[in-house]
Amino acid sequence: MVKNEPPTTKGEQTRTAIFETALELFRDRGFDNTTMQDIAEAAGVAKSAAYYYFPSKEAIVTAYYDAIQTEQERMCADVFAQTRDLRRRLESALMTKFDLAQNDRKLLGIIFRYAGEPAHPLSCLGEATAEVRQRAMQSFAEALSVERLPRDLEQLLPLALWALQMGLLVLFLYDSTKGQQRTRRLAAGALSLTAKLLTLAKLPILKPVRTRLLTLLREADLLPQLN
Amino acid sequence: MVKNEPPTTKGEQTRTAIFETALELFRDRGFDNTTMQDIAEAAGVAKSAAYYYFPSKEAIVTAYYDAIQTEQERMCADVFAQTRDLRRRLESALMTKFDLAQNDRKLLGIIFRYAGEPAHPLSCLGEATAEVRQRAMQSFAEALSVERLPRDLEQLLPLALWALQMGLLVLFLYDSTKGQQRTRRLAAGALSLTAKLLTLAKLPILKPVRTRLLTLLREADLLPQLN
DNA sequence: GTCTATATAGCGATAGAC
DNA sequence: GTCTATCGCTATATAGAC
Repeated sequence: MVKNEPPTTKGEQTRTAIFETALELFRDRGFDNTTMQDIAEAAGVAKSAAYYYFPSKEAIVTAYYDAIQTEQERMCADVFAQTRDLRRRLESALMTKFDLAQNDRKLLGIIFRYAGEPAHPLSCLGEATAEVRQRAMQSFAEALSVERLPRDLEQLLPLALWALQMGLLVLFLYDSTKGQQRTRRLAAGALSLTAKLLTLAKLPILKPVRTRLLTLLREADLLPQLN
Repeated sequence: MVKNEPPTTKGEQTRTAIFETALELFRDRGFDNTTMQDIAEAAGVAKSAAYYYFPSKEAIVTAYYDAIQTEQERMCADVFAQTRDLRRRLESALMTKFDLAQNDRKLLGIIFRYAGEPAHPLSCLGEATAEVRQRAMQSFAEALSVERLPRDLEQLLPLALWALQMGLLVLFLYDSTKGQQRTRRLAAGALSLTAKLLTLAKLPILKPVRTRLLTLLREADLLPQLN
């Protein structure tokens, strides 16, 4: 199988054109004020061509979120290669996404539209988006890989940090402070607290709490079962 | 001002008719498969009458969520009057909503549609829905009122429990176990853990963590400022 | 596989009746 | 304040061209 074909087929080019054009229009006049017709016209294709590549307007935003995740992975890889400092690695995995989405906060909110509808293909928590979720958790796992952790925490932390990231992302969208400093400070503080809790988790008094938490999450199928 | 007018004006009656009819249709054939036209027809009014009372289909679901919150407050009031047992009071404030929404999980997911859009009037986290959020937190505050708590925890806990409830509500929607037992067990376990943490929070080693957490949340404007 | 032309159905706005 | 009749616009499904 030849890998070095021309990197972009005709279809890829059209898809990219529609994608880029759509983002421009969304930024320019907002998501709701842009129609598929507008996008198709601006991209020089028929409306149905746009629907051929993206089943809905929302799907374009989901694709954009995927692109951000991919870009973040690239940036994290750089950081991970440069430093074994846990804090800097975690910051990179947690917060780079905010830098990337800084100017597209309105747009990004769209990915939550179907969050409450498990069966919807664009649900940011559904089956169809499991892969991008896995990748985000994988970033946290890699950030943590410099630390020698007990197996249970090794399983728990990527999930917990991913959940933290999603929660912070929502706050980020609602944060009207300059540069979303409020959310950024909260994220930094949350990481400090996490580090502190990790050291405390070793204390004998806290061991039962930790065990109970893990058992609870396992029973709720939020963590992989034991064996 | 006379309070004992006929309890329902003509408008109220029409509104209720539209509301009830809409819920029936949603349950029967799903939210997306029901049009405003369908609702209006079934309720015996013109489509624009439906739009007069509810600016959109989603607004009907938001009204339904409000109704659930109101009903929960009624049920909590009963429990609060009956018992001073903290655990039972908290369970009531946390989980009654699940009982009420048990058969309308698909429907309830709709309230999250605009969660990522701060300016949207139907955003479940936005300005326009602040009142129902306050009421939910108030339920937790009342449940806790049997306990003598330090001021900082008294501020923190209603918010934390509300956030827990929202998170569990999402899990509830995704939970395909019978009677959503998985989520219910998780909720019960989370309450146990909370109780455990409350006793541990008094330990001297944990005091700084607690203070840092509270400062962090205050700085992020998620809790009322000090004085 | 890539894309177009056409058709349908629903949303939601408007003007205005009562 | 309550409600109706009507209309334009948009999403998106479908058949089929290349």
